[in-house]
Amino acid sequence: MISSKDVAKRARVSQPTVSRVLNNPDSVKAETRNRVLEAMEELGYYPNLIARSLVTNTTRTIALVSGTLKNGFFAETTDSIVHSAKSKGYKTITYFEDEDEVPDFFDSVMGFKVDGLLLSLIKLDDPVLERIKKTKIPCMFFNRKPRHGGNFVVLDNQLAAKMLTQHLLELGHQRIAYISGRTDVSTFLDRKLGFEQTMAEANVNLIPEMIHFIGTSSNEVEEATVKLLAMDPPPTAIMCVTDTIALICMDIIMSRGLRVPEDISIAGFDDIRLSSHQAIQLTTVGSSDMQTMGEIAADNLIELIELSEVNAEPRQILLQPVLNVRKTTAALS
Amino acid sequence: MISSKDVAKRARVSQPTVSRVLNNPDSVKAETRNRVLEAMEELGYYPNLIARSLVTNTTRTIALVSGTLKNGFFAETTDSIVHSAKSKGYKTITYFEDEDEVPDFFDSVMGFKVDGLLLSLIKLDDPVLERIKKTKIPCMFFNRKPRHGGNFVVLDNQLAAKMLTQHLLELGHQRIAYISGRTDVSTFLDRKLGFEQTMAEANVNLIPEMIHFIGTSSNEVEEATVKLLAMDPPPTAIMCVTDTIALICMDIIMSRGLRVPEDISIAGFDDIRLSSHQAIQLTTVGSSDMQTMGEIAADNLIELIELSEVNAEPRQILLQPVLNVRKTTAALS
DNA sequence: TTGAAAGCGCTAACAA
DNA sequence: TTGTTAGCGCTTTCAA
Repeated sequence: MISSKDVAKRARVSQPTVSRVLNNPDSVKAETRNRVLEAMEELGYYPNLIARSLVTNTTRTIALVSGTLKNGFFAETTDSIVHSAKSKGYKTITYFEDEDEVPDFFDSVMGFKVDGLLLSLIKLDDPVLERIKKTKIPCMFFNRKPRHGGNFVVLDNQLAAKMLTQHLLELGHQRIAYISGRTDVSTFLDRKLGFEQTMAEANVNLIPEMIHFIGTSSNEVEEATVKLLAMDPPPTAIMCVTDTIALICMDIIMSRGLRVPEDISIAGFDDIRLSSHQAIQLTTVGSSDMQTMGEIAADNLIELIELSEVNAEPRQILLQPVLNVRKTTAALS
Repeated sequence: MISSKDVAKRARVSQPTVSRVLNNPDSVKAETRNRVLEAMEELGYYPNLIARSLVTNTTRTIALVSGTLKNGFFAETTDSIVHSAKSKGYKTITYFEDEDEVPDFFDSVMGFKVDGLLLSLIKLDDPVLERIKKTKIPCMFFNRKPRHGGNFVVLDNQLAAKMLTQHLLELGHQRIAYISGRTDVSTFLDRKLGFEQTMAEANVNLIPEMIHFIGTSSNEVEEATVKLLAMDPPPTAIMCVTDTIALICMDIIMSRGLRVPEDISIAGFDDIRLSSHQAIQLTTVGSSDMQTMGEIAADNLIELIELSEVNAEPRQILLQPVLNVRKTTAALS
């Protein structure tokens, strides 16, 4: 392997001078600098970032702990996060954990001395939160937030759920089913609160058998959907707590020969790109900034890293929801 | 930061003994070992992987250079790659480059001393290929391959294109349009060859204005589709070189009030998960192993890393295509 | 503007 | 079974 020592020898300078050319070129006389640069070129030298990190205690790397890419939402956020990070000179180490896996990114993250942590997959009272806090590594949550404190960017989920529920109520739906992930997660809890509150305000009774809090795997969604369809009478509308769930739900309904929205209305959350496809046209509530939630998260994290104000105000960003009424919801005839 | 020195002091042993407990526990007397483990626990010690890497010259990290996650295909492969790698104890650094960007992962990869390289985004005669070869870093290509040599896993693209073209011909289509990425990429070149050859064998003339080789951004796909629809007469079928392109194409066609497949048939390649959705039902040719292409790539790369047979046979894996006839293609009436 | 020397936290060789 | 010593390739003082 070519090291700075080799370059130094060839350029007839000391090894630290090579380092200076890299990190503080102005402190080296132009003539010397050119000789060093030439030597680097000739030898095909690449500075060893590992060695540099050991000294500087920074890696210019962030760790992204995201939900699975099977969920289009996380594909979109991951894409924008990796891009944003890269444009600011940071590499991204990615972990895509399944919901109910115990996330074991921690040791790896700790040992690797990443400069920052971008987390989606946390529960409201996740035990990992305490461990993270102890590390003092700058950390930003996106899409989900811890019960108390933290830096985060999330949709105003309670309001979003209100808007969507209101929409269904206005269409005349009363037998509204609800398929959600478990409410030990802020996103799902807040959406549930918004839903329940709006239903209560409208004096519409919830039908307990129509409310499902399940894992987000397609199997579990399928199971819940099948149960709903088997009810007599079945729901006239199903509110799904993410677009990805809504799509699975829709798939199953259609595969049984039922029509959306003629036989049953479907609505989702997040407004992922796919939802606006002509063949899908899913009614959903997202944010005009949803595409850029990842970007916001990454940008803020990197600011936190570089400012390193220990006692800075927590960054808590709430995105405004936007209701997109498309073709999977219809008035009750 | 807690270092092995601190642990050593607390456990009243020398620092290398701490290291031994980590790397070769059997070589340490049980009693001593326990004392060390206890000290680690009490201090909340995590070994510094950066320092370890500097010595061992391995990082247990692979770099994944993938196409954008906007393409569902890459979302699926990325998911399986990151999972496979993790299950074998490797971290993944991800780069999602856009097609026509000059990929600048190279410096970062070189400096970081990743143990292996998983590449999708390469052209047939990509100049980066030579640079990679020089580094001696184990490398595996997936989905695309270089013109000569290399380790790769790809679909048998030429055969896949034949099967799909044959399908359209059997339905009676003759005015078949073709939307493809540029053919400086093996995947697109091979699919083109299969298409052209099958058309020639069937004595069906290609209509040059119906053949588009463009970038894969949705803008360019839109532009090409619009041009096709404006033709008189328009094509009766459009073959798109990826499912992602087919979906964009379908979106535009439908947004103009045309019906798929009644007015125009659409077919794609890859069989991404979305294609089998009831609301989409895209006819496409993929592989039963397409979901696991990423897995195959990751597993083989890690074998290459760990065997480190310098002169091993190149691993060149061709996946068998499977035609999935769904509902976006129909017989010409 | 440059060089000499020290040290980041670890592993690896050797000696005891 | 354990300790001593050296060194991975850098950056960072401090002197010259």
